[in-house]
Amino acid sequence: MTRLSSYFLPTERDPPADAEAISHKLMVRAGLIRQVGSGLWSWLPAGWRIHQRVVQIVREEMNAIGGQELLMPVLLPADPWKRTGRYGIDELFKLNDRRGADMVLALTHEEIVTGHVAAAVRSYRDLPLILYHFQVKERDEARPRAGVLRTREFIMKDAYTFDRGAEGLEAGYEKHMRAYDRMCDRIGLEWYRVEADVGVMGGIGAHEYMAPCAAGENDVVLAPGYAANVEVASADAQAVQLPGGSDAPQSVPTPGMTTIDAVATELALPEGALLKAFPVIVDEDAMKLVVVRGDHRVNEIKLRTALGQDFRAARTDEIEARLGPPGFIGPVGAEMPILLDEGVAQGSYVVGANAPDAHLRGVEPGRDFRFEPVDVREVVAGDTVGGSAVRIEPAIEVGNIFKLGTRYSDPLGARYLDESGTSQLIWMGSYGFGPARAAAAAVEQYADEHGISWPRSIAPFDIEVVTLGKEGSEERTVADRLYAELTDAGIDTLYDDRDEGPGAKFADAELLGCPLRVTVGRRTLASGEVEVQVRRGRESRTVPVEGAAEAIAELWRGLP
RNA sequence: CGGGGAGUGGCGCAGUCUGGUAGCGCACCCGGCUGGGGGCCGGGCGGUCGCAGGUUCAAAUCCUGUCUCCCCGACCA
Repeated sequence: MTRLSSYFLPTERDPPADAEAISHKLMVRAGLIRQVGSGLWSWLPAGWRIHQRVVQIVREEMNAIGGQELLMPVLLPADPWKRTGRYGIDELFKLNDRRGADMVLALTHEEIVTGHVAAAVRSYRDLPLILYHFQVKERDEARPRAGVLRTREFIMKDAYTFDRGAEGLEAGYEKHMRAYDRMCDRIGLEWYRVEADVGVMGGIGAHEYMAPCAAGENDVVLAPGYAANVEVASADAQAVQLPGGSDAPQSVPTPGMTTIDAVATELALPEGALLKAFPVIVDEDAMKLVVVRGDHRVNEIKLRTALGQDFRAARTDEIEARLGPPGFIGPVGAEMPILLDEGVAQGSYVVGANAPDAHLRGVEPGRDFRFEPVDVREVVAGDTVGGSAVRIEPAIEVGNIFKLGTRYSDPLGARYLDESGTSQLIWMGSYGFGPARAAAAAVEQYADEHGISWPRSIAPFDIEVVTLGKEGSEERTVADRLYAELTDAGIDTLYDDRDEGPGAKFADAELLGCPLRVTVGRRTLASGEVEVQVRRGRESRTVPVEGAAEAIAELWRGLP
């Protein structure tokens, strides 16, 4: 029984003053969530129903691939985190219990689940395993933002696979990929599965599930048959008009011109006819020179992957000591490894001369400097993949799947005995999904100027019945009966029985965004009908009062 | 972490520059009208002006400190 007159659904006419994202504004206005602190949110009853519906879909798909649901604590002893090297992570909340023991709040549960498996699994016969739970995650985010899109505390479904080796992991990974495809479809999101960065913690493969929308924090690169996070995306660069070559580099004066723009303008060349040099330091003090086309940008994540290690940008004093004045540096004559981005085609370029106020023109990679080819530039819209131009759009990461390998089983000693009696490391994968983000993404993707428009599968209620009559009126009687019949038919129905004007009721119904709104009012009742509005598109029709519940339920079943 | 902004009733805001009885709209409560797109009239309730200290006869307003929140960027195993 959900009657709006006694339901805790505090709707607001105005969004919070400082809200920017659509989902932030609408979820607050619709009475789904309320803020407690920075990155801390309560889910009010209607909002929690949405969250629970997403959770149930995810649970069903996890169970369908043989996942076994369990529950692990949020408050954890610090020791396993010290063993895996994650105790130093800035986002990790650290605390002490009354005896002074180091404790942490879980960011995820690799350490704990691996500990359980390490303690219990002995034989290859005990594997594979898929374990998962829905549990609160705590992360001391540098900058929470946009309602429930990025919070410090949130519920995540995290699953872990335990296998005998790489092949088993591959199989578990494939299962999750199919399960994730299905759950995203069932939730009703527009989504992409994209190739993802594996991060510095190591890993051997990862995908992210991305829901495109304006409030997204990630950029995805898309072309027919291709989807990747811009952090790892590769594409063919757009061609640039290069000047004719020459036998040898020639110095040209460029006084005070320390930017690509200034030099290109001075020489009347496109920025892409220049090469940009980016000196980096690895292993404390070894300098390498990364070179990309003048109109391209170095993507630091791709560069880290290409280097196979962490790096930092060189300081000014290091650049001056080993190359030349910043703004005039280049690869010619540089006594250090040179990494040349593949976006630089054969041809003749302008580079810094490693001397004050001068550049060199007519420089040809290979002839005038030796290099190692790398792919480190950030893809931009219009680059091509397989001949098709890519587009780049913002997206929310709602899930990720990750091949961990032995990253955790090794430090935590999760081993088994194989058929030959040899001790082997267990191979692991981890698989996250954020129901709150999925809900927010759905809001972002389907909202219109009137409010939210939920996909049928995760709406807080299937149908909202609005009666325009006062207590004791015929409208009220018919609506009461319809409400009961819909509920009996298994439809989750919200009944707006408040003594409000029609405008307020319609506005609130469209703000909340249930897929169907049924209006029982004098106007249609006169001809023995009630009005049914499909929220998405806001088209209305009427159905006879006689048999209305079944007709409405049928209409509902056909909605997206 | 760098930059910018904001804390005044449940929500949205004015008042601060130039110190002098804390206001407006919405919401809420009471009465009445209205009844298909946030309707109308009348009457009400509700605020230690984020917190602490200081200046002053007097502080939302000036000064110092502090806390919190938001936005942009960096970061986000």
